[in-house]
Amino acid sequence: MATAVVLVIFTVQRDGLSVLLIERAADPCKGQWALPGGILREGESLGGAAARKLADETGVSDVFLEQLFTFDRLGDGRAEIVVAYFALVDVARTRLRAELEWRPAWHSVRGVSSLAFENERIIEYSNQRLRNKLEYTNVAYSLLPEQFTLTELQRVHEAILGEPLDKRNFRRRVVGLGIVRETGKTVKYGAHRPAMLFEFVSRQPMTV
Amino acid sequence: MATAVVLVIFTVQRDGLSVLLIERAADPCKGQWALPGGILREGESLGGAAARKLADETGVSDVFLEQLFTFDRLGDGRAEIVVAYFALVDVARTRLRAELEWRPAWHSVRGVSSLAFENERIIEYSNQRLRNKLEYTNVAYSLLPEQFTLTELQRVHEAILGEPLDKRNFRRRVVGLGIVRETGKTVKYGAHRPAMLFEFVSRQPMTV
DNA sequence: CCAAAAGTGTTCTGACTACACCCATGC
DNA sequence: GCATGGGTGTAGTCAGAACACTTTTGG
Repeated sequence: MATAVVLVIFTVQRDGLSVLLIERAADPCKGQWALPGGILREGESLGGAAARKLADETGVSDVFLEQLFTFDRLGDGRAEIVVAYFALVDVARTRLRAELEWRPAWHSVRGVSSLAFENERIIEYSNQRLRNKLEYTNVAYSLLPEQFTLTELQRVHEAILGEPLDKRNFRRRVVGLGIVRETGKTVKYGAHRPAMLFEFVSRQPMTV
Repeated sequence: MATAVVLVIFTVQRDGLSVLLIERAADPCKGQWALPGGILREGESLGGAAARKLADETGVSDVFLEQLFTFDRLGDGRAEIVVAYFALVDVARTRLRAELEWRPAWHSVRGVSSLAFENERIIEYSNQRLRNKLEYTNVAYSLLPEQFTLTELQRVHEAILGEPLDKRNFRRRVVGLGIVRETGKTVKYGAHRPAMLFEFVSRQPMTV
């Protein structure tokens, strides 16, 4: 019996929130989809194991990664204690592993079901925490480049919340709460008026 | 190396929030105050271990008890993973253990310092979560009897938040949010006008 | 008659919602 | 000239904060 970590890795694709799942190559639950995870190595910290596993699966580090909850006995038989983490990554910067017996793949969050080990509940809980933190923190920082337009940020929020937002109210909130600020620079995308670039006030996870 | 639980057990005494600490009888940190905790037994669940430890220390069960956070390597040398829980108990119903080498005692939350194993940080975090949950849930249910007056509930809130509250605003909030409701009965305490008795809408932990 | 606690309403402010039009650009 | 997306202001509603007096009762 050992301790394990399990990861809920979210990304935003074509305006939809997706989560990374792997197809289990081994029993139990062989062939079913499940959240990626792994056993804690000797001398490794929890956060370290989560970050290592995240880098293994997606190739990224330095993104939003936070402890979610600790479960017992939903492991794969090898783990007694499972510490769940959730992360947000920019899909454009990830490189999924392409092993034959391990196929990781993005799955839309709406529509996951019949996963191994009650993993739906973990995803649902994680999604709720994400939605909550979106309202008052900078969690989205790891989904966007250094600078971005407000519209880009709004698309990300809409994808995560699953509902359209009002442009003016959105701007007031994220600027008013001090989540983002204007950079003074503008950018032009194709046939449009130049748009103001914004940046996150901090690219570190906010401590509430 | 094993998994352990550690407990932040709060109570309210004379209008102050207190936490239960034990004086360590064994190295490391012998003689220092620390949060009570224990090693997970074979086949025991996390929540089960927390509830057992809580009953060991205070004699109570069926109170608010919730998982807080999971730490690594702040154990006492025997534990690698430490899952922290926090609880709220009615001091009037507790019976502390009175062992020579183990003296548990209530300590006012304002004024704890130099505890073993960074335990202050756990207490601080726990206190913050408690204050947050107080605003929109029924966490206080395990500090009060079945029925109580609004003033009694308000005293509890004030003790936990550490600041006085307005009577009228307080009533509007707890009634308006559906945390408590009138029972229709009244009670008289000494030389006072009879007071309406209230009860919690539910005495189970609210799931947000 | 005095001390102690219970009960009750109104006003102000700040946050959030809903909502519609004009502007700059590239084609 | 038109399609695309960027940018902006106002009115309404609701929750929370501040605030003072009257009532009942026991001693």
